[in-house]
Amino acid sequence: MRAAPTILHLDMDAFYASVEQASKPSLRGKAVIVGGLGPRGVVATASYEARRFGVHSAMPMGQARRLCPNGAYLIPRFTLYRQVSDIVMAMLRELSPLVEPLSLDEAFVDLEAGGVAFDSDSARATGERLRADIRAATGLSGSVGLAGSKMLAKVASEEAKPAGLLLIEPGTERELLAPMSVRTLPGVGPATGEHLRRAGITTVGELAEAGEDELVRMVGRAHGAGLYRMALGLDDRPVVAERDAKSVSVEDTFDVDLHDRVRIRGEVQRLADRCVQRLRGSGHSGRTIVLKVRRYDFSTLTRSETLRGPTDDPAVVREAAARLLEAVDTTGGVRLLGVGVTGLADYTQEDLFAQSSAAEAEAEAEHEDEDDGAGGESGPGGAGGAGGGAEAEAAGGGTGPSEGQERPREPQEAPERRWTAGSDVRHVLYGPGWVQGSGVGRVTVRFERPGSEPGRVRTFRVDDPDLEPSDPLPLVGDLS
DNA sequence: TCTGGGGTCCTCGGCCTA
DNA sequence: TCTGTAGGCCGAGGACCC
Repeated sequence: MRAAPTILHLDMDAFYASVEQASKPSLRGKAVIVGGLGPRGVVATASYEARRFGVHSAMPMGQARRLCPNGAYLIPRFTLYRQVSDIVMAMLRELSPLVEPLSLDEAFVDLEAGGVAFDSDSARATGERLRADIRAATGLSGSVGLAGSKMLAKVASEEAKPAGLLLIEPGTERELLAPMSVRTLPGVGPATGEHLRRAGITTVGELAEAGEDELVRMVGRAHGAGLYRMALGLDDRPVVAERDAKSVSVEDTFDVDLHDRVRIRGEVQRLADRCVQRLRGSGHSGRTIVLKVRRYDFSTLTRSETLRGPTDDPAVVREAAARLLEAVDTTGGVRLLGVGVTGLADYTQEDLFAQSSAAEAEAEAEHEDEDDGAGGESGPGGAGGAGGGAEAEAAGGGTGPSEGQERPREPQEAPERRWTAGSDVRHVLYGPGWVQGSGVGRVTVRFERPGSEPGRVRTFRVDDPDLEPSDPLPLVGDLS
């Protein structure tokens, strides 16, 4: 077991919501909920102010609105979150070459490998400095856990939240863990937690007492053995800087269940194209194509097919996905479709057998006909936005239930500008601001910027030529 | 008006092969 | 040649995480 508490776990506090509050001064101290705004959206992150109303991650948006009707409801702005995350991750990499990001707002750092900490005192000092540096660079707060292993460091940062630091001294692990709920341990979710509860095990201490054999009998070999070790505070997983992706997938939940088989086929083709785009973007090809279908009753099934070689050919993936769909009964309706590729390779093997019959036919046809070529990308013509027809309405009111349009994915004649709640804009006269809400031909904008005083609200026609979408401003510095 | 999106890992049964 | 077995691959599903 590692002695010195030199594994650091950083967890940014209510990350998406905090970024929104930092970039929109009028939302500071207010309940902010970030997530999908469509009828089937869920909460991605809620600010601590919103959590006081009982709102939490993964909660259906409708329920959140009932609990917190006056909150600001915003769609996620991943580009901005990624920018902020890059800043934070770069700071971690200054501490050590061994940084393992878990998501945009979380990472492990092996401080010993970076030579910046070797005992409790130096680790604590490094953690405190890091928290201060992050605040100075981004204006945001993060919680830091320090311990001798990844599992304990994560438990520590969770205990330290919000905006704190906790170091678990070597030798105190078991005592600290014993009274905690089994749900504290990574890998124990609702199902395993309930399973253990029925066996009378609710705390980590009881888990340790149960013994390895009993746990293996209850939850399986790998999980049982792992749980037992964690209950003893043992975890020797190293911090791994580079991790290869194992799969790439895309999925869409539809505002209204799809019944029409032709439409379903079309959506699957569209998803296959998007999946291949992502696959190519990551420099991979893959061998196994996976189709995911969630039916009207929320039952989910997956069907997969393994090709003879890896591919990143959109036609091959489309065809495989279409074949898989043929084997699925969709009567009753589907609420979600997904297409994924696993068995990734970082090269494309030209396997004749993996070529699509369409591609072959196309190749043959080329002899006689030669204009339109290009085959592949007869894509869905953008539409991208998928999971949220993006109703606009944020902050304050909670009014305007102009929801539930039947999701116009069809081509629209006059491409009307959409102003999504929370998105950045710039007005020729008033400068930078963000969309607070829109509807009935009007868009309401609050003019403020990171670091400014809460700004004024003005309303414009949705087609006002002086109003333009813009990029997010940096959270700190540059107030020009 | 329940329940997103993008992942990882594990288990289990069926099938094939050595 | 037949049988039993072990191991690997594949497909499906469940659980979990952020």
